Order: sequence, then C-alpha cells, then structure tokens
Amino acid sequence: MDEKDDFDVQFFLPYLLNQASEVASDGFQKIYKDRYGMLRTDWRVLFHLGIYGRMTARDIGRMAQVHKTKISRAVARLETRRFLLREEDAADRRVEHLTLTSAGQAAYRDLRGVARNYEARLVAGLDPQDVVALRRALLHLSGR
Amino acid sequence: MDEKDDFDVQFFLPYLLNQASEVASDGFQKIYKDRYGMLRTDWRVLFHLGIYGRMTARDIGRMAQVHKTKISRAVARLETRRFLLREEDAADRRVEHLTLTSAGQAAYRDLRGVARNYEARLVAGLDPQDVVALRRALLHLSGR
DNA sequence: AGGTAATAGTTGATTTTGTAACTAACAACG
DNA sequence: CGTTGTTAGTTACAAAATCAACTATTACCT
Repeated sequence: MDEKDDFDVQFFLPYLLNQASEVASDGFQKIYKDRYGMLRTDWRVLFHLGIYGRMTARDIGRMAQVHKTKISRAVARLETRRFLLREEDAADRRVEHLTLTSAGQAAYRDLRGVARNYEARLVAGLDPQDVVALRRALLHLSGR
Repeated sequence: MDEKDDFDVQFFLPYLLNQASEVASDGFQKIYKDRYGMLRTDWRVLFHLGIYGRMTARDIGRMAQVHKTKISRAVARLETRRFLLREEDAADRRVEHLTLTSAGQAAYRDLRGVARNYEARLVAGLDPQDVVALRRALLHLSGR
C-alpha cells in the first residue's frame, strides 16, 4: 500500500492489549453473566466489597478506575438483587457505605473460585517468566 | 471478609489486562476521534485496508476478530466520509472488496505515524525485555 | 434441476455506555 | 453566618454495542 510500510496492526500494543483483554474477559464474563446476570462493573463492585469489605462507591470507583455513573448503576443492580446493602454515613450524609449481604458474599466466594481456576487456565500455556513480566508490564501501563 | 482470602482483584489477569488495555486505547482514541471522528472499529478497518490493501469485510472481521455488524457499520461510516470504496466481486455478488480512497490513505498514513509515536511513548517506561515478553504473552492469550 | 444449508452483509430492536446536567450535602473563606 | 466552590451520588438523553432476524446470493447434495 505504501513505500515503507513496516507497520503491522497485529503488533500494535493497544490493539494487542485489547485483543488479549477481550479474549481473557469473555470466558469469565460468560460465567458471571450466566450464573448471576451480572455485567462487568457488577462483578468488579462485588469483588471489591468481597475483598476489602465495607467501601463507598467513590472508593470503589477510584480503586477500579471506573466512572461514578457506572458504579452507581452497578450498585443499583446489585442492591436490587439483594447482593449488597447501603448504609448512610453518620457524619457525612452524602456518603453511602456499601457492604455485601450474605447472598452477596456467597456469590463473591463462588466467583472468586471461578476466577482462580480461570486465571490458572489462562496462564497455563505461558512461560512463567513471561507471566511475571506480563503482570509487571500491565501494572505499569495501567499506571501504578 | 473471609477466612483464607488471599485473592486480589488488582492482580487478576482479566482485570489487569482490561485496565492496561483501556489506558492504552484511550490516548490513541482521543487522537483518531478528534482528528477524524472515528470510532475504534473505524480505525481498525482503516488500518487493515491501509496495511494489507484490498480486503473484504469478512476478512477484516476474521483478522481483527470483530463481529460482522461492527465491521458493516464501520465500513458504512468510512464510506460516508469518503475514506473507502466498495467494489462488488465479479464472481460472487455477495462479496464486496474494499479499498481506501486517497483521502483514506492519507488518514491512514497520518494515523500510522501517530500510532508509532504513541506506542513508543507507551513502552518508554518499560524494561525492553518485558516488552518482548508482553507481546509474546498477549499474542498467545489472544489465541495466535 | 430442486430443495436445503451456508455465507456475506445489512437492518432493527434492545441493552449498555458515555456525557452532561442535576440534587443534596459539606467545606472554606470572607 | 452567607456566598462560592467541591464532592457523592443519581438521572436524563444521546451515542454505541449487542443480538436476532432479515435479504440476497452461492454451495451442496440427491
């Protein structure tokens, strides 16, 4: 197409990252969607509360780098399905503390197990050293 | 939250991949969106045609692992903006061959330059060996 | 040939996301 | 106090992604 066209999309990092990300997400998505009707942000909120305990929507958004409207909607969905409870802060009435109900905790534990297995399968075909490098690189790219 | 909770979302591979992918995509997206009003699938189609020359929608979809409805709509948008032309196949009238117009080629060359620089900036902070491992791992994860 | 299945691509309805504007509450500073 | 600015979270509307159904054409099979 062009004189010196040594460029290949297939190796362009944002493209590659997106491909790998989608493949990796899809297998896991199928499970939390089929089993609990959750969307991506839903399981993220669930996992944050499952792992770190009581948190506010704001803190989850900061930690997961997700916009507050997405969090707001995910929280609403999880609340409807009785996976979490809101309690308003005593000192600052803008703030809501979120905690998992026992149903939420059960779902979390179930999906955590799935996640562990799923990740094990994902890295199974990779050189362990590459996995270390991969995580390090991804952490750096996502800005930590 | 739980007895043996050694799980951390922040290191869960699909999560990490998605974080890095979004960060990496966003910087590039800003440019092709501002400059040409393109969406993600649009630039992918543009790049495939720019790099590999004449292709059908089907082949682009296969190569980029993108669903045909997305491709169809991206092609329609690019056609409207006079970035590509369709010609029907002589032997099989279902098939359309797509090629870039000169405007399309100009946009491609422009964005290819941007992509090169952008990627250089992305990997600048990384250990070169990690970049090699990263690409290898991503290729493997995305199934090649 | 004639019927059935498969393929390329488009369209429409529904769901989800993105963006901006909004409410309600607190903070800071005169 | 009081006005101005910030913050937590929600809502409304537009843009985009998803999924199923559709048209048109070709391939297969007997």
